[in-house]
Amino acid sequence: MLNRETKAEGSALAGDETVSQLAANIPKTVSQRLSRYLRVLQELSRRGQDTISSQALGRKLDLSAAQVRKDLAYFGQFGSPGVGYEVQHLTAQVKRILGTDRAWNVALIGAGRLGNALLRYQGFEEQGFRIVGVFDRAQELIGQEIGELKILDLESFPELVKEQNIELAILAVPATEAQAVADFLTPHGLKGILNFAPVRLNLPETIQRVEVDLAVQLQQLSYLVTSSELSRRRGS
Amino acid sequence: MLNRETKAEGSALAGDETVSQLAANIPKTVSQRLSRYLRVLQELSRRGQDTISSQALGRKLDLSAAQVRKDLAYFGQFGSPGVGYEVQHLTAQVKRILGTDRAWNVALIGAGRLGNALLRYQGFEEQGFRIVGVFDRAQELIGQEIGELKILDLESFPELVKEQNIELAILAVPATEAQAVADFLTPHGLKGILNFAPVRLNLPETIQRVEVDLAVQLQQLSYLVTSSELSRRRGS
DNA sequence: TAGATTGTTAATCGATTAACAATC
DNA sequence: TAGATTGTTAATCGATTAACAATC
Repeated sequence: MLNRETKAEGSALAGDETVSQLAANIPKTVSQRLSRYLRVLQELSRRGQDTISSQALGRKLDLSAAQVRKDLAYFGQFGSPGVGYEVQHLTAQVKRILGTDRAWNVALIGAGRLGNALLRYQGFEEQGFRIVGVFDRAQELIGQEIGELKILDLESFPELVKEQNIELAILAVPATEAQAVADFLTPHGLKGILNFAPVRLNLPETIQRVEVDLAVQLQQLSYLVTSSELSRRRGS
Repeated sequence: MLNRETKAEGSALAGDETVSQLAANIPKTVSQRLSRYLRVLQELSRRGQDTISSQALGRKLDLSAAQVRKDLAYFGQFGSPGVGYEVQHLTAQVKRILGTDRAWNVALIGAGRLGNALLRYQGFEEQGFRIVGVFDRAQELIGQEIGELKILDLESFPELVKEQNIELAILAVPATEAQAVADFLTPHGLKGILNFAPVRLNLPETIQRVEVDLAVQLQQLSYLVTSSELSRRRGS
């Protein structure tokens, strides 16, 4: 480490500010890897491992040791030379960076098949995402119970947002309705939408968006299979 | 176009070979955009639009015109100067590149909640992916019907693969079982796995893999919301 | 023909890797 | 102390953008 002092001085890093100060100019590709780091760290933590080196961490994630160190260094100095990274501490840091060091209240919009599956999916709760309301427009669904929750009329969303302190929404409605529903949700203080409908949503700049298109994933697989068959055939 | 002739000569491109010849050295980032191109093109096609320029296509996808042209040029020369790209033709080409110009038979492994939702998800069929078999290990599930299909014992997978010409599998089993199940599927001629379990699968090199971790998507959203709040607070 | 737009090259930008002094 | 491993810099690699001759 050439100049820890100078660096810390230069960019005014100190204590809790470390993460916040830097979070702005992180390459997107790095932030996308953070979740994968977290998954591995949580697994190590469960197994009671105390420390891990950048090399060992990289091996588990198909990344080079250099890349692991570089990625983590964007957010602060979490490791000790000669020792590696303390699993507990690093886990906590990564959670903090991801914003999952606290619980998020989530609304599920759309109580169809996909909505149902997502509601019952264990993985969300485990990572601190609590689905506190399920909304739909279909009159025949409203009032029905799924899991612990009663399906509510989408019209009541604006009230519930504040009452339940909902910050994120999962959109699991048909593609044809997605934009209209998003427009309806948006003005009520929502901060982010996880969109499963195969449409590019038009959202205000202040609202964050992640899009997941399940069919696209199968297409990607089809592409990989097709192109690897082609190159194998050529190679031999 | 400086030297169409030379290029075509140099790399021996001709007719149907165009795509195959090039498919090997495509940047990963380009292939991941192809599905998004396809989605937009299919929409244009439905609306009956004949041609589209790289600029218009880029606008719909948040890409620069230059990038659209560059991406498509990896696979061949699909456009006409002064005119743009013929929607029908380009759609067909992209499908061919993705390998979705034909149907794929898919096995669904895991008939739990997520499996159920995936089975009933319309989007797969629309893009040419037919789920032809559902498998599970839980005795109480075997024999039950979901949709048109009867849940089969995972043990019968090896026979069915050949009988039904199954090439892809969707893995929707608990994380703890995923690797074991994958090991069981793998030796029977499968070509690719779409894995929803939050584990990095260890697979033979010949088998392609796409991993989708739903919890990771919410973490990504959490990160975007958290970091944008921080930078906004600082910015003002 | 004139205007529009392609495919391609070169220039720029960003991300990954290699190397190493500093540190435990 | 000696060996291991960090965080950081510089070098390399890859992807995006800008510019433009060729073409419809």
